[in-house]
Amino acid sequence: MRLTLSTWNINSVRLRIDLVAKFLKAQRPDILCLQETKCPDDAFPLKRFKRLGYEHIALNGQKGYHGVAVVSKLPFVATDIRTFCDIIDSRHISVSVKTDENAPPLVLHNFYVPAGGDIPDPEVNPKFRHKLSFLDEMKACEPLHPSGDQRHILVGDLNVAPHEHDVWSHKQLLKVVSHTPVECEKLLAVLRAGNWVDVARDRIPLDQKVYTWWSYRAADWTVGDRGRRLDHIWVSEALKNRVIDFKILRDARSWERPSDHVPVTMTMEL
DNA sequence: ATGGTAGGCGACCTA
Repeated sequence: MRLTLSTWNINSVRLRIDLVAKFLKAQRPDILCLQETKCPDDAFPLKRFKRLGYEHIALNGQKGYHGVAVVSKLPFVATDIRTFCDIIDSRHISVSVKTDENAPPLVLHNFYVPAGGDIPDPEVNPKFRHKLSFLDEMKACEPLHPSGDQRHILVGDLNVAPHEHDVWSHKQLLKVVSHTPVECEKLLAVLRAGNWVDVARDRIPLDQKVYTWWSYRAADWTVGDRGRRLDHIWVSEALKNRVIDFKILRDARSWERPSDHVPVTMTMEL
């Protein structure tokens, strides 16, 4: 079977529900992972998703900030929520999806890693300290260490652009939170600890620029193309050779009242 | 070198 999966930091699912509908109608992914839904679970626009054919929905939302969700055409056989750094703040949800009778379910983790504030010094900035601790906990988290034959996927807004060409200017962003050496190294340590494959970088050479986010703080986001690759799709070794397509929907940054992040989509032949 | 925008919520917080 063919399975298409998207991840998108939507920056308020209620405000942008029409953009989500537009995306789902055009791309029809089987599963969409959202971050920054900014929506308590009892206010999530369930009916709209169900009408669009996404009847299976797993939520971890809270009032005002953060929030993750998975909406799916395929049913879940399990869902789970983990907390990190002893803070209950809606940054993770995982679901298991049955794809066929004979194989064990696919396990999918959806993350919203702390952005980390402005000052890249854990001593003076508690938000950056939180981000680094969060990444350390992800590295040590046993469920994020799939064994060789397990079919696991990790997606989300990881808020780190780890490689030189994951940002518009490596040199100018070395002291900017999202691309400092300490957090890049910690994110790559999470990747290595779980033996994950970074799908974007498995398919696009390291010397090519790749972005999924462009700041709102520019009159015109296209000027100078000052983007960063903050949104990621990782797969376990068992799925690496199943990936048949990978796309970043850059156009979505030009839609009316856009999110500052664009959808990232992977297709697999299972 | 600096400040720029956006969203939620109800006075500033987060990104």
